[in-house]
Parts: sequence; structure tokens; C-alpha cells
Amino acid sequence: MTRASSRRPGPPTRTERGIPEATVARLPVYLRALTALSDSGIATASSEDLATAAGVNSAKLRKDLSYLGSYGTRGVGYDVEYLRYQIAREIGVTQDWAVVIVGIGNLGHALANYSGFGTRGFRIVALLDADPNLIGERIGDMEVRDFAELEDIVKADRVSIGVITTPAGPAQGVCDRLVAAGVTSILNFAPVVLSVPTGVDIRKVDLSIELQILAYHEQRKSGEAALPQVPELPAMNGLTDLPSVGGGVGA
Amino acid sequence: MTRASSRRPGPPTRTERGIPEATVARLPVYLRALTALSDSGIATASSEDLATAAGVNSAKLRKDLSYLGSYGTRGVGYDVEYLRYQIAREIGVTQDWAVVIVGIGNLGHALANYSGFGTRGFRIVALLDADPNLIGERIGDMEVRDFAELEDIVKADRVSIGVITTPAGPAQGVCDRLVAAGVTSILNFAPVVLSVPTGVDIRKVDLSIELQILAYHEQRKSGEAALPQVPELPAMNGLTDLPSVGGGVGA
DNA sequence: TAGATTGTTAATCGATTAACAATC
DNA sequence: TAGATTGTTAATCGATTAACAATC
Repeated sequence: MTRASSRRPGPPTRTERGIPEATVARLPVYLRALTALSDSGIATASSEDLATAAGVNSAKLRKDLSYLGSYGTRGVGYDVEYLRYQIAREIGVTQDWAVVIVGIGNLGHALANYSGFGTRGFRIVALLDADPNLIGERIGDMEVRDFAELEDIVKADRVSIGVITTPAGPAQGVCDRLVAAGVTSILNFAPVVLSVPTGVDIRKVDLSIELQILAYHEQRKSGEAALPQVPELPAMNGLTDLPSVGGGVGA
Repeated sequence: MTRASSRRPGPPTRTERGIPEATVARLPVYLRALTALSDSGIATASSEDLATAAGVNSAKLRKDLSYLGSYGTRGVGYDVEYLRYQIAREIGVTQDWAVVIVGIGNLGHALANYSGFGTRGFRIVALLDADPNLIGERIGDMEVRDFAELEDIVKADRVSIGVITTPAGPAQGVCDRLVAAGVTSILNFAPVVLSVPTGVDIRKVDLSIELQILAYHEQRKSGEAALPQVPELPAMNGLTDLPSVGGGVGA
């Protein structure tokens, strides 16, 4: 990766590089912790309180917050509401981002019903699938629409975020269509590595990878009690790669 | 975190520290890439081929593989099947790990139906919920069972991995029960920070955090086209934290 | 042998952490 | 003022990368 031209040594500075990636990934965690504290009626919290609520140590939390500015008061702590707003603003979730979900299989259904999406910051504007059997189905207060409508919807609703919940097979094709339509951020649940042009951000959620990481550590936990089982039945699980989650887009 | 006593400088060595975390997290990606190559009938692949398939650069891939041993042939590359087996063995997915899913709401349903779980390495042995309306429901070839049976199931099936797909509220309680029952690895989908004793591994999958990370970068992409929308409708999305995914365990 | 590619080294980069001066 | 807590510094740690000697 090429870096910006002249960098002096030392930690990244905000104006040059923005906020470090590791910090960006924790800001939503802090936001949630602050919301929980706020809901508990707590108006002020120290970095120690906040760190506990977020599951990190306080040095890291203070360092992270220092990239945003100086929003605390020495000797006192942080005003919960104020800091919450500042973090929400920094992340960019003080307004709503329009989201489309492509691939309305099991997982797509679950996400469509997921009230957490509707939480401040995101708004599902369309559920899309290419399977005629699914088009028209009602899910909550939405209806599954034809994937062919993608371009119109992205344009009409200024969609910048797409969620892919198709099987692995059609995922790259769907991704290409999303990008061509103008979507510049993608959250991919399909078990496949997608390639996107520069300027498009992509993140991946992969259940079986998470489980395999756990399995690695599990295997290393001493011996006896935690050993995996040899299947008693003739294995009905193939040696093939992860098959489909989600619906029939393009399949 | 305390470290092992006497460490000389230099990269971590395998016998002292096992494989670096960043490498462990990529091994499942390599495994999937190898499976895809194998399915395409490719018998040998260079680090460059493999790296492309896995979405990393070849230097990183070779460095990662070097922690496992020397499984390649200079001038030739890697035998796809052989390397695949070695990685599967290192991760610990040459045998099946028994998994329970707790909380059979939308997401729990989706995971229960998710054929990817059945893929080599994991076997769902129970779907659990505390909601009497859900207990007894059939999902695929399984039936939802009472969460009260947890301890018996963990013991009988030597379950070491638990997946939590309950709402945030009951998640810590469920987690405590899992740990008390002997589960030592947990994959948490509930939007809450869980605390577990030392020796228990926990990983978290959080949809709204992933979206917020995308939103941050989206916000920073120049101006115009990608600006979020101000909702036209009176916002039906509260300012509260992420509400529930999943079923009614303990709620 | 000549060409190709691995496995490893060493430099660089980015993230974490403890400690503490600044300051409420 | 005395106690508390932030914001920042500097040291350490871990991860990435380019380069290349080893070797097929």
C-alpha cells in the first residue's frame, strides 16, 4: 500500500491520516456503551467506567478518544450525552444511511427483520432478490423487490451501503452490480472473497471463520475435556467449501 | 496481559507462543481458498496464486504458512490437497466440534438452517430457547429444546462451543450458564459486551458495528454523491441501543 | 544449468500500554 | 488546596512488507 508522501515519525496525526483503523473499529463499541450508560441514567463517566462498559482498558480508551478531540474534563470524566453525540457525529450516524439488502434467504430474512438495523444510523430502503418466488413477499413492513430494480433504487434513495446475503456463487456478480450502480460500501456475508475497485470499502462477516478461530484455540486448551468428537454417523458434511446462505439472486 | 517470562527480541516463535493471532484469523481464509482451488481441479498453487484467491499479498501468506512448517516446494509451489489438510489439522477442524445455538429468534433460525455450519468442522447438536412457544418447533432435521436441558446436552455431547443469538438482555445470563455447564468457547451475536472467566474464549459478531465502520469511511469519501440522507419521515428509529435479535431465552 | 518460487530476515509500520504532567 | 482524572508521551509490542538467499 502506498502511503502519503512525507511522514515524519511518530503516531498518526488526525489531519494527515484520519483516525487509526483500530480506533475506528472501537468507536461504535464506545457509542453503544455510552448509550447503555445513558439509558441507566448516568450523566458522567470516567474513562475507567467507560472502558469497563466497553470491555477495553482505560488507557486505550483515552488514547482513542484523544483522536476525536478533548471532550473530557480532568478530575471529572466525560459527559455521557455530549461524548455520545461527538462519537456519533465522528462515525457519521447522526443522520441515516440508506441500505439495500441483496439475497433474501434465511440470513437476508433475519437481517430484514432485525430491528437493530433500524436503530439510528441506518435505514433499509429495499430488500432485493432475483428469485421470482421471493419477489413480492412481505417481510415486516417491506416487500421483496426485483434485483433488476437495483439501479433505480440506488439512484432514487441515494443508497451508498449494500449488504450481500446471497450464496457464494452469485456474490461477485451482485457486488459488481452494486458498485456499478454507485454503492461505495459493502457488507458481505457470502463466504467468498469479493474484489472491488479502489474507493469502494468492503467488510466481511463470516460465521464459519469465526467458529474456526474459536476451534483453533479450543484445540490448544490442554487435553481431555475439550477434545472434538469424531462423528458417530457417516459424515453428512462434505469436504466442500461453505455452501449457500441466503436466497437465489442470480443463481 | 502478562507475557511468558523470558522473551528474547524478534518475532514470536511457534513453540513459545503458538501462531500469532493475526495469522490464526487468516488460516480459515486460506483453507477456504484451497478448497475452492481444489474444487476447480487445481493440484498445485504458488503463494501468489493462493494469496490472490485469499485476498492477501503473497509475502504475508508465505510468512503465515511458515508458522505451520515448510509445506511448499521451492520453484514449484504448494500441493493444494496436502496444504489444505495441514491447515485443517492446525486449526483443528479435521474432526467435528459440537455446537449449541441458544436463542432461536430470526437469527438463530437462520443459523440453524445454515448449511455452512454443517460443513466440515462443526456439528450443531442442539437448538435451545427458554420460550415455551418455540420449544418443540422443528427446524430442518432438528427440534428446538428447552434451555433448561443445557447442562445435560453439554455433558452428553461434549459441547465446547456455544453460539448466543439471544437479545442483549439475557445474553450475559446465558453466557454464564454456558460457562458453568463447561462450554469454553463462545460466539456472541448479541449486541452486548459479555464477560467470561479466564480460559474461556469469546468472539463477537456485530452487524451494526460493521455498518458503522463502513459509515465512518463513507462519510469521509469526498462530498456530494455519498452524503447520508436526513430521514423524510418522522424517525421511527429510536436513539436507544441496538434492540434484540433472536428469541426469548430468559427474557 | 536456468528459471521459478519458497522460507526467512530485517526494516518498517501501526497498535497497545504504563506512566505522569497538566489541570479540573 | 488536595484529590481525581484527563490527555499525551514514550516505550514496547505485534504485524506487515520487501527483499533475497536457499533450493527445487
